[in-house]
Amino acid sequence: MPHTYKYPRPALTVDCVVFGLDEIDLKVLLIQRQIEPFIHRWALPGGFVRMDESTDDAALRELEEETGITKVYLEQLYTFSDIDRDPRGRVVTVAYYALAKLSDHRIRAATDAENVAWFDVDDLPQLAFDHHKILDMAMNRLRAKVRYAPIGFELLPAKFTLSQLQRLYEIVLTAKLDKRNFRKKILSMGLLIETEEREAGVTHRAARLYRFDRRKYRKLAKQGFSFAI
Amino acid sequence: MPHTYKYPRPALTVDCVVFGLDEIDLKVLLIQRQIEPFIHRWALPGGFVRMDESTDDAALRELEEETGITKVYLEQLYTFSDIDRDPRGRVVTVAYYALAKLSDHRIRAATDAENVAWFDVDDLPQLAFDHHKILDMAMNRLRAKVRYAPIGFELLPAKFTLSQLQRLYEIVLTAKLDKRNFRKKILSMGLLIETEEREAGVTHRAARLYRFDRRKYRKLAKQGFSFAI
DNA sequence: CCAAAAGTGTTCACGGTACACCCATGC
DNA sequence: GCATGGGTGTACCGTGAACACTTTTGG
Repeated sequence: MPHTYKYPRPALTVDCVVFGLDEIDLKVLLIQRQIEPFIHRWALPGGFVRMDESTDDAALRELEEETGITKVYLEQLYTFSDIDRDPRGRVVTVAYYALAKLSDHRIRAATDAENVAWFDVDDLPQLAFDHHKILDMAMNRLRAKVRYAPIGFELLPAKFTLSQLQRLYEIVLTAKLDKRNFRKKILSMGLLIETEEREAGVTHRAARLYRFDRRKYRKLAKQGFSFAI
Repeated sequence: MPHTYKYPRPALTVDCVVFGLDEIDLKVLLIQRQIEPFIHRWALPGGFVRMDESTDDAALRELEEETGITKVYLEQLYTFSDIDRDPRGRVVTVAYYALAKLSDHRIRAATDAENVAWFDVDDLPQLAFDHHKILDMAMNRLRAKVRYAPIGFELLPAKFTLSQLQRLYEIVLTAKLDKRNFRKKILSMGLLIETEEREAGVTHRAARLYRFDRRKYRKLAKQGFSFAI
């Protein structure tokens, strides 16, 4: 079923940088390609945009198809359009980044990806296409945005300890934070709901669990409040 | 000269939100369409991306062709891909925003635009396509970014007075700023070079002219300094 | 000499930062 | 009882905010 146009058109794809957090470092989800070009190379999940879907929808669809991941925080990152970024010809890609709760997601390989895995962002394999450049920009965006928007919570389970939250910031910002000051600051925003629960299965004093108060954040944000770490 | 592909492809365009500043308000450059769809409606300058150019290049080319503007600060804004955003069919657009020095630019109408004009951002005509949405996002981006990056200078002549600079921030942020505090803050960054010149042609005491020290800013930025108003 | 904008210092409140010890729990 | 992280308070400093008058120049 060929499609013919008066003027040539670039192909349009989406690519997703999916971040996840474990106890010690920041991870990215990659798939191993089983088709040319770059066969067997690791790459960002992504694929062609269909005519009946927005690029947002395409990103969500590809994520689910290739990795099984659904319900993540997803945000458009940047559009990459260098004319030689794909050896197959002219392909423009709209890149997204996503924040996933690692615990939630049993990832799976699927369709045209022969393998899916989480990689430490500081220990990445060679990547296909210009995916290193995309990943780089995603890292910078995450690092910048985590400081002025409450997106870090998207990487944690719904209930978390203050130490987990602090560790998150330390990992993403690659900086050590003072425990007392961190707690003072984050609690003083009034955006954390103290639950009656404690963490389980630890060999020392169990920490209190908190939840992020989205509703309250939205209300405050409307009034000009701005989140900052 | 038809072009045939195995799968259908969206058309790809660029659109530019060009900001300019006069003494009293923030302006946007619009063109009046002389072709369908939305014939005679005002719209953002833009057009189709060619196969041998990146979207950045396309944006610069369209700006020059349609408005005569060259050498502006240009930055990618966002990619808009709603499936019904263009009545002609599936068209995805990569939007840019640009900051122009009003004084520099004798704008001109050209090729497929019958008219080009600057509009006060608070007094816009109806726009074609989803251009209101694009403009809205551009305004928000400008307002946010002007506070943490020295992009305001792109809207001023190379030499400017501190009052001009302050007026710029007051206009973009729609907020009144304290003169003494503003001067203290901006001068304390050490990024302004004091020239020996004064503004000319005023009916009162002439203000000193300053230049922005790009070189020094880049150096400081590398060392982690961050600009903030 | 008058109008118009340029230019200039000080005080105060608050938030950021630095810093060290006791507490609860599981083994 | 000991190891492990949980949890807490205070002092200091620097930055942001509020605020008003004198100076210069052209007409």
